[in-house]
Amino acid sequence: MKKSNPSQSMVNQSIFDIFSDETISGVAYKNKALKRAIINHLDQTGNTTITDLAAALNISVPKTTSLINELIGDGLVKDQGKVDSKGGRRASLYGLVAESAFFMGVDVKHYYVNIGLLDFKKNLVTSEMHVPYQLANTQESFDQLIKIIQDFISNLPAATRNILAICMNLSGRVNSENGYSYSFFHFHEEPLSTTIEQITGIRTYLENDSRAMAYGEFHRGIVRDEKNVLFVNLDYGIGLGIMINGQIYRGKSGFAGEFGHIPLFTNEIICHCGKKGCLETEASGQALIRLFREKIAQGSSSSLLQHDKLPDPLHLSSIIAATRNEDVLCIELIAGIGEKIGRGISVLINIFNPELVILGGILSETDEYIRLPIRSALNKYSLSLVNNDTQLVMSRLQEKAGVIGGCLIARDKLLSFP
Amino acid sequence: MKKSNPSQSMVNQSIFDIFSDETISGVAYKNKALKRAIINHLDQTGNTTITDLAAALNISVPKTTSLINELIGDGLVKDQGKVDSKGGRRASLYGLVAESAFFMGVDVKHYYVNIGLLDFKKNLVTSEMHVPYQLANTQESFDQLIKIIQDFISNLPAATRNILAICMNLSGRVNSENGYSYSFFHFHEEPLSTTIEQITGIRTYLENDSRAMAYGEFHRGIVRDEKNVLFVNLDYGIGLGIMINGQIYRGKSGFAGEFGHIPLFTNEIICHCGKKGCLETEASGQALIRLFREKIAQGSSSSLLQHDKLPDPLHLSSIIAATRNEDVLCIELIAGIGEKIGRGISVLINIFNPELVILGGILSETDEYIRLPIRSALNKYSLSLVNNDTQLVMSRLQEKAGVIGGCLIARDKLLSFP
DNA sequence: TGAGTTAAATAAAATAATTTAAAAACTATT
DNA sequence: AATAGTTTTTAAATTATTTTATTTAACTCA
Repeated sequence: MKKSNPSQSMVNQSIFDIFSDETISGVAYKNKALKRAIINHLDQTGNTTITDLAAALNISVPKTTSLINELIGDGLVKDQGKVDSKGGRRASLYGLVAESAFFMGVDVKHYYVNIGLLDFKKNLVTSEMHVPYQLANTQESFDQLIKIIQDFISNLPAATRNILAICMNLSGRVNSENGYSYSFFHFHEEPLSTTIEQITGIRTYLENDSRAMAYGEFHRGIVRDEKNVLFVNLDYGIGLGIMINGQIYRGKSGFAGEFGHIPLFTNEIICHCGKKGCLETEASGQALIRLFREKIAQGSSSSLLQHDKLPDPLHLSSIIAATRNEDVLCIELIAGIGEKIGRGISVLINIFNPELVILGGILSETDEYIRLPIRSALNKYSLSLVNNDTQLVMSRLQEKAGVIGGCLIARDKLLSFP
Repeated sequence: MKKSNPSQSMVNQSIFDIFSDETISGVAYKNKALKRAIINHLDQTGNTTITDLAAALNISVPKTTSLINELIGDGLVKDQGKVDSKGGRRASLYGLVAESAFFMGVDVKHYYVNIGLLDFKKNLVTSEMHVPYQLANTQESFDQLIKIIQDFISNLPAATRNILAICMNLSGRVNSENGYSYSFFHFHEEPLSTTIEQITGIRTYLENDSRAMAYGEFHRGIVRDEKNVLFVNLDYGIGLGIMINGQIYRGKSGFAGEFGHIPLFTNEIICHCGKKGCLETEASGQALIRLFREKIAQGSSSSLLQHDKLPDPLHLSSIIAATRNEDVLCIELIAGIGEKIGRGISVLINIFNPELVILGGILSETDEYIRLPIRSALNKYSLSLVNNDTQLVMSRLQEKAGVIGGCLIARDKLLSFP
């Protein structure tokens, strides 16, 4: 798992040193562990004084001072000014150096890519949203994606170009432990992450799109102190990102969260997974488009009709826009879908008793049009004692959840943060 | 959270000292933390040499030696003999002292109580199974339960009587963090655990029955290296114990795992939870009894009929016994129930992608009669890629899962083991 | 059986960390 | 504006821990 980038700066080298897991002798090992703990603590709590750091990590002030000085020498920490005093000498605040490392998130959607860059202090430095792209399981589509990534990097100002890691979010089945993607770009023996690493020269991780969005929302979005959170990604399919005890839950092979394919209905619609009765067959964006077409064929009217014809292809975003413009048919259909999603989520609530359920993904942009039917389905279908515990909220990062989550995963995986 | 038992031995006192979380100064704190780490390590891996311990915990051999000697002085660790040498001086093995502390598990079922005692080394010292008892949500029933506990303790030989903690398993909604039970014995303002503590003088924890069984099965049962495991408790109701990353998952208020009440059917049967369509209405022991009665009323025959009449009350155990004796009606009904449970479990598999699903509880005693229909329902309803990851096995501890799990929870909570 | 080998346990030396004390920097008060 | 009161920072002294070296114990094989 070791990988050093000799071409890169001294700062990077010290990051790799501190976070490598080579076995070294007692004292040196402990110092490295302490440095890691300090970086971790600074990451969690922001700028901190030496006294606080010493108390938090149970090490003495002189020891803390010497470690901090080493980290300053490494270029990873710097003096960030003085604390406001309440009587007594003002303490120096120490914090991470934002520009000492950068991390990249690539959020691959059906018809576009969102791509962004995060610094060491978790600020989103740049992001390019909606870069046109057509996702398909072909070599051409993969090459196109690589080109988008490379263009993004080469357009970056020199100061932000030492990128330590990339995380790419893909829909479908992704094993983020070994870097295999099963639904897309599974062309070689080696894991997809390795292929990308070899092309870009940058350490690469893969993650399922819904999990990455959940992670972003968890760390930089709507979540405050909650530790058990579910993120429901309402898009063409239905995804689920599970955060348990503050960490992503992936299951044995990274296939956890296949919420869209739980057998909740007794219909005859064949899902693209091959089974019948999946939640997705009746409650996804895909289903919404199907239902919409059916209604139109039956003679219903909608603002989306132009000279009695529907745009082709009919994008989900059009239906969402129409809903927000109070198109009656769309509103009705969204309500119907919401009630079914709610029934699905009530299963989750009974099983997880979560603190928070976040509605994200493109369908969540219909806001209350979808939240209210979901909420009332929850009251109908889940145990009230359990349900009362659970808040149902809309995503705060919206379309940026994936990029930010991806960047954070790249960062936290590389630095082996919990 | 501190509680000292002045009446008890010096050994106990040192356990409380080592595991108390009072804030003490640097060196003393670190020594205490190291002692805790040593006990933890000995607990996980069994008897260990000083050299191995030093390597595992990254402390020097002399330091380890002095800590071990302190622990021996505390009566918590002892020399357990020498290791088999492969050339060279034979190392001393050190391990926990089994009789230095005891922990009690009380598994409360509908018509009986199982009760057991575990020593510091996780051996089940004694257990009394099937102590007759009638669970009801009344003060009398509670008093009766307390009497069973007190009788059990007073019948214990003197050497095993210093019990540090009790864990009581109750069905229904239990918050094991604060000790409240909502389904049973919720008579006072204070948590039920406190009430029991005051009566018995022993630190008491509560746990949901299915979770306790899952914990027992996880640590002393069928589970080997798996870390994400689901335990399905098939009894009068359907319970679920969720082990994630080797730890019990309880949800926000301890209500996680309400698997029996997921809305999987569109029937009109009112569940005892007040909702319609719950899994329990068609796939639980309760449902089995109902279906059995219906079949008999419709004229079906069964070996359980005596002079054309059914025993009253008709216990689940009778139906299970009949199934094992190849009663055709019972076998058919179990198969039907199994298929529905399987549909429920396939929801869990899609969501959790677990390594292992364990079937436990009294219904699991029908073995292959229930396992096979469940297995084939899983193939039918869950995604094959995800499903292939998951092993479906029967409980190994069977009826002892609850007691052993309870004892272990008492122990691990008191010692704040992970 | 005893020399040679291996590894654990212990002792001594060296290093490292904590503790205590003192100095420096700042606030509030008289 | 001087000074008492706080709190951080640095320095010195003390205590702890690790390293290294030595001794002890057990095994192997001629």
